[in-house]
Amino acid sequence: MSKQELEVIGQDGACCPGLSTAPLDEDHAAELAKVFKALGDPVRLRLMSMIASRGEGGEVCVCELTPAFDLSQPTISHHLKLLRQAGLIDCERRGTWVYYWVLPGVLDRLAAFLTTPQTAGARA
Amino acid sequence: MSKQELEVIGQDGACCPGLSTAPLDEDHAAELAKVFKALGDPVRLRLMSMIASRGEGGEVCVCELTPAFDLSQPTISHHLKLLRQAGLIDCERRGTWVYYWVLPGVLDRLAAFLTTPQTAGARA
DNA sequence: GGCCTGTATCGAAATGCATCGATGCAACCT
DNA sequence: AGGTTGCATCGATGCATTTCGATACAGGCC
Repeated sequence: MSKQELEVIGQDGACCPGLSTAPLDEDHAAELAKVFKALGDPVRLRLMSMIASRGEGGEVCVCELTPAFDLSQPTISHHLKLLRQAGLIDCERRGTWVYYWVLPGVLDRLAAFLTTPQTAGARA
Repeated sequence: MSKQELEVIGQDGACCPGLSTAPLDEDHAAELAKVFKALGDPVRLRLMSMIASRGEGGEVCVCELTPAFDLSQPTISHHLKLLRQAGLIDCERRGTWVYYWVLPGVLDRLAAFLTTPQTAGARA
């Protein structure tokens, strides 16, 4: 139930050059697009938000996530799977329940990738 | 050919609470998902990167973008339209050619939205 | 005006995705 | 063991998206 994610947004500081640094090559674009695509659905974005709100090291039980939506249980499970395959979250079964958490650092790395080189400073 | 974008990722500093701050409500999630969905395609991500690499105030002519891909001209035009509808870029026709640029601040606002509250520092 | 070039729009075809009910599997309880 | 509950997987269905060729539109040029 673990270790199924990609590792797109490099662990090490300087994997990806940044969106605005230089034109992305096809491979990087394909990998990163998977991550953004995973976030490109309202349900998954809310799931991410619910999980991420618990902070670093925080977890959420699926039994808390599912009833928050007007969707069937299989559908929520499916969205969680996509988030996991995108390398954004991971999960563990503990007894009866399954807990999800945000993989540490992913969101900050994604943010760094989007940030403009000389952030927010000079304008044209 | 302008003014067709959403304005999701608030102009003003504190529109969106941040993904990890509190669970997103349905409306915010829906709006933000559109932006991420726009970035969730390899072609659009490369287009964004090619345009964003020009820096703030920089522009790119469509005539430079289209031949960089193995896709038909209508397809590239379509992807540019989606990026524009997501509020990420805008364009202007000048004479024969059409130029695209990244709307100022969007990428940094998106990054801020993703960034974890006490970035990378304290733990729970 | 008529022609050429650059870009957008218009269907149409193919593929992908969100969603569901049914089912399977894991763990607890009695 | 048998029953119950929580979650994942499967298969089907309807809708959205990607892509194309054909066409329309805008602007420059002769």
